[in-house]
Amino acid sequence: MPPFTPTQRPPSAAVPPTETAPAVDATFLEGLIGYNARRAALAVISVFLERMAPYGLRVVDFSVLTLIAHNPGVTSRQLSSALAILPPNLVGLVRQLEERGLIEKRPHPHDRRAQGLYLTAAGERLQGEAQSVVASLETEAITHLTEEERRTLIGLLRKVYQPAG
Amino acid sequence: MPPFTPTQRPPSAAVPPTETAPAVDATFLEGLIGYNARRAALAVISVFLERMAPYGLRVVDFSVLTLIAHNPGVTSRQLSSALAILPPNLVGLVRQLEERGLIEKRPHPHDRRAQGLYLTAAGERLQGEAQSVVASLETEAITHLTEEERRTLIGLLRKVYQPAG
DNA sequence: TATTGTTATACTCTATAACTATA
DNA sequence: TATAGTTATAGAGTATAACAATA
Repeated sequence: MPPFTPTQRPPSAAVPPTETAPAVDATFLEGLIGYNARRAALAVISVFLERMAPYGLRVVDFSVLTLIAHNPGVTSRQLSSALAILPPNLVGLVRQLEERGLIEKRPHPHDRRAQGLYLTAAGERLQGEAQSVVASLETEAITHLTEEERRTLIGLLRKVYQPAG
Repeated sequence: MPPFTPTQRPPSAAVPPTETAPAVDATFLEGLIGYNARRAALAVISVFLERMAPYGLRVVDFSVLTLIAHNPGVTSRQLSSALAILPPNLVGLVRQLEERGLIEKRPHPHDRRAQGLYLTAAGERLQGEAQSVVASLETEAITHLTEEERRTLIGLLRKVYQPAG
């Protein structure tokens, strides 16, 4: 399961809207699912970054906080496989959230190698607010779809990456 | 318009299938369009990279070759805005394709600053083969969707990133 | 012997600043 | 003054190897 995160910069200009040059024919690419899926993901994530800026959260940060919120005591190794982030790359991310006082590590009950991750009170507050904003974004600003279209879209996307499921 | 390209490595293990740790509850993330769009794009691109390996093409390379094929004489600046690749990052990419003998630069008819990009004979051969493979991938292996579902999916994705279009 | 978490490190991708030559 | 193409460079993101502690 991949991280919900391509380019994670604060909302910036990124390729300025140079509409000067005449548009090119991109018909073939526009007929590909991967191309459209990526563009849609980038569009959604762009709005996501704007709205999460006040909370100082990138997409990975939100994903990690949300998984911890819904899975108290989850280990770094579990986050790694759940978000397709390699363990070494999770170290700094977790440390930063810890230094911000949003999460804390506690000894794992059965395995002294592992550490359970938990939200602090501040972390729960922040994650809760962020999740509300994201939930409303999903229907409001980002997606110009009816609720039925939204469900259809998610179902079809799942079918693409989970042929069996 | 973004490049059709997240992680562009040759097909590698990427986060080994460590199914050891029990799965975590990712329900909330799984209900988000951006999350699912990204996963679908990654799944499609993963197969894409496998099939394009024989041609030595990454997704960006294919995108550039295809745009040049369908827009002979297109400029680097046009590719930049069409694929959301910043001009400096396009220089090396174009140079490599040129060194491989797949494309060539010719002086622009009206603007002596610009250069028109064209496929060579070898480039046309390669791009043609690659495009065929990609086209068949779209219906066969990757997408376990009916043709109607495929069209619905693309339509809904467009609606997400092109609210007006 | 295998796994958790970690350090160190390298490679790719993406971004900005600044230059040149033309417009 | 603005644009096309380029160089140099910095910063994210992602990858591998190897280690200590524990299983």
